[in-house]
Amino acid sequence: MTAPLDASDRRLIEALQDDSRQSLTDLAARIHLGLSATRARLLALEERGVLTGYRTEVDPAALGYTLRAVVRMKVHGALYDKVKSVLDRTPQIVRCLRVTGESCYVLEVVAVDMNDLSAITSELARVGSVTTDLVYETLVDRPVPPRL
Amino acid sequence: MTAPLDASDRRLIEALQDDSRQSLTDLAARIHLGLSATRARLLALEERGVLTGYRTEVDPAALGYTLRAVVRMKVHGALYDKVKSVLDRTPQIVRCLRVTGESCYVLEVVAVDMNDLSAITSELARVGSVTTDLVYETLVDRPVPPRL
DNA sequence: TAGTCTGCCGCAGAATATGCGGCCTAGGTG
DNA sequence: CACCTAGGCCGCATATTCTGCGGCAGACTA
Repeated sequence: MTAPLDASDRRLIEALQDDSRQSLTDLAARIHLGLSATRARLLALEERGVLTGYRTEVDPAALGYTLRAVVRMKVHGALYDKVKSVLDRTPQIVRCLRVTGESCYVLEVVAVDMNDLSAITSELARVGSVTTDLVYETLVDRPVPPRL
Repeated sequence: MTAPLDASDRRLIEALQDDSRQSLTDLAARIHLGLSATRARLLALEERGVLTGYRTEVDPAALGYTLRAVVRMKVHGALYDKVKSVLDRTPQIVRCLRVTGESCYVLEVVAVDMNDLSAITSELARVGSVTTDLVYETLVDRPVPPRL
């Protein structure tokens, strides 16, 4: 937060969210700046921690994951280490948020079939009480919008 | 799904999930294949729809979003178009899943402050009954693991 | 054995990125 | 007002990377 983002920064971020693998040259064209200026801004945004990494979107179905589920989990505070341990050794847990309200944790899980899902939720049920909802479809999956 | 993924494909996917902006040359070194073979596999994975895009991770705090929330929403079926309309015009909704169970939709929202959050949830409340949980922290945010 | 297919390597030319010097402008100072 | 400085941009020369081939080796078939 050392300096506010200007319009060029925002355009750059949007361009990268759209396709993070495009060349610096293309990015430069897209934000109407020269190559050097574009690179300087990119490096600065990384340096300042605004850009934290570049990832690939994968189609889970192509990897054999036919199921996705949202799991809510209620845990007695003392078991936090156990929660952490399950999270660490279960790569099918792709997301876990600690939240206010009834359920202490909201997780998102991918699974190859019902057996797989059952195994994961059973493991989770050992550290808390669990509610599982299957995902029919993903309506929205957007990057954080760079407005301010 | 025309062909199963072999070990090199999986390594390539992992490498790209780790840093999608690295050069083909680096990727090739990492998966122990030549440049051309690496490129051919990358193009094939894109072609087959396994790799669906390349995105940038952004720190929401750096963009001024101090709050994140999980919102569950229960809707009467007939309002589906209205739901879609809200999703389309609210960029702060970064994720929306349609699920089984009590709540028809689970959404994830970013907001700059409580007023902002309030405005978004109010909008959502016009199409269904809404439960909002604030996010304390994100414990896990992983790519889908390329095992099968 | 010969034919064909698949997947890999390596190469040469084209495209991109890197590192630096220099220019311009805004803001501060005597 | 003239001068100075700092920040941000451009453009260039060199280094690195990508692209589009051709060719080779192993597996499978007839």
